[in-house]
Amino acid sequence: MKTLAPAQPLPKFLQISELLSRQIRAGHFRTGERLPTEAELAQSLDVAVGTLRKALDVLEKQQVIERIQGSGTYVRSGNTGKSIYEFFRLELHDGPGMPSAHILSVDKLERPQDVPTFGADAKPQSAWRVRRLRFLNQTPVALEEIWFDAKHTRQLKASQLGESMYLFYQQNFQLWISRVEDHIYAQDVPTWTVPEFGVKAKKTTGYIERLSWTANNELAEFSKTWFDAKLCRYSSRLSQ
Amino acid sequence: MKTLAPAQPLPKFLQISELLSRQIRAGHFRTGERLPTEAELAQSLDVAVGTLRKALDVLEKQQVIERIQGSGTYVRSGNTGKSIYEFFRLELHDGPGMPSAHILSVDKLERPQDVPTFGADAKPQSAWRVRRLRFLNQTPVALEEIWFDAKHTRQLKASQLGESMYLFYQQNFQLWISRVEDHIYAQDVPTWTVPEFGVKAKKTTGYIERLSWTANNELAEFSKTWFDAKLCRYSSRLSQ
DNA sequence: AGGAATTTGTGCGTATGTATC
DNA sequence: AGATACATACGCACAAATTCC
Repeated sequence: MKTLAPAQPLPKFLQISELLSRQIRAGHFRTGERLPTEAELAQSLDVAVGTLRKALDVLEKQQVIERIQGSGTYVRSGNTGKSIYEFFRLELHDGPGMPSAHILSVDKLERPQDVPTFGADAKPQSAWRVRRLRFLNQTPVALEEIWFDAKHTRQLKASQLGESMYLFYQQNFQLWISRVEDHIYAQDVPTWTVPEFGVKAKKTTGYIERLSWTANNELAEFSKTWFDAKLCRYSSRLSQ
Repeated sequence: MKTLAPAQPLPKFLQISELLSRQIRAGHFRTGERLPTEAELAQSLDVAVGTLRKALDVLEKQQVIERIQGSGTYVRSGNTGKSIYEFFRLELHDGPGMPSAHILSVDKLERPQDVPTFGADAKPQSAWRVRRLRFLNQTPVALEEIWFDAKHTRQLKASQLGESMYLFYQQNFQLWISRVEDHIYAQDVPTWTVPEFGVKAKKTTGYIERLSWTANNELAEFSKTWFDAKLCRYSSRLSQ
């Protein structure tokens, strides 16, 4: 068993590339449109030009943008870049925002009946349950409960998880989520609240159940998300 | 017709990556071996660390090396990185060296009988002939005569050609040489010499005829190379 | 076990070159 | 020809991971 990577906030250049990626996918910048200049972007995002250029390098390699010397940086058509937040479909009402996460708890439990079986075997399984508070631009917008097969690791602590579960799976379990299926309902937060962040059950809560598969059609993750519909909404355009 | 890109010496970070690539392919660094540290490499190659890291970025993307934070930079097995000088098989007797080129002449001529036909049609063609003096580590080691179909461009001046013909083809003709066939003989330089560089016909001259194909099996280039066997040799290991 | 040294990763700022408009 | 914008290059500081003692 490979040792688990410790917690790591995303490096700034990846935060920037993800933010821009989400903004592009959300339509803030349209196909063919020229982005602000590197100097402007760097200043408005409060990073050095070199850091911004590293972020643009990522997007260029993902064929999300095209850079033309002397002219500008342009949005390419058919954006299918593999972003870490490719499947994160909550957005603020005034724009996509930048996702982040705060881990509330990590527990190994017997898989409850409402959590589907992972992989092929249908027998009872133990599974990891990770509860997180999700933010968009520092605003708490959702509560999340994530389940995945306990077979992947014997130990797991909150300190080992980073900002992105999908990135964590990739780096530690060598599995990459390539397809998800969402079911959205209206439902209150059932029992748990996070007073420290001013989060509690609200009548305006939306509820998402998600099944996440790997490329070989193995169900790798099951999650429930309760989001505050006053603050954000579910938008499928973010992962077209 | 797209306008031809002007001459451009290879950017320093590409020079470095090519040099290291050649050294690795030549066996100067073996599989699994750790390269000198970034600081050492940068100092010995007389570039800034940032520039060296950009070169290593290229090799890492080509899967030629693997970098492990805190440990070092290691040569990966099965090096098949697509290097600009992937098919440049001359090396100094004491190591691969870094290739460069000096253009002697550029002419559009009727294709001579000893130059094979390009593409499918067997009729007489006009073709570009580029003569170059080739260097390894600033030492003139070979004379080169390159022929390619004149259909690709109406005009061509020496100032538009850079250090690498293959890179030039790629950037201007959208064609990439993916396969070559070499025939090597012992033969004197026939008529032309370059006194300004102290190059002249020598009894020790080796002679190479090369056919270069694209991925769709179209003959794209024919070249003759006379090299000074006292200074360098032909080595197939450089492109395994 | 743990701390120091080593080595790569991230980030900043600046200067200069080169292509485009 | 001048202004704009991306590309290259340099150098530095600190963080994070590894290695070694």
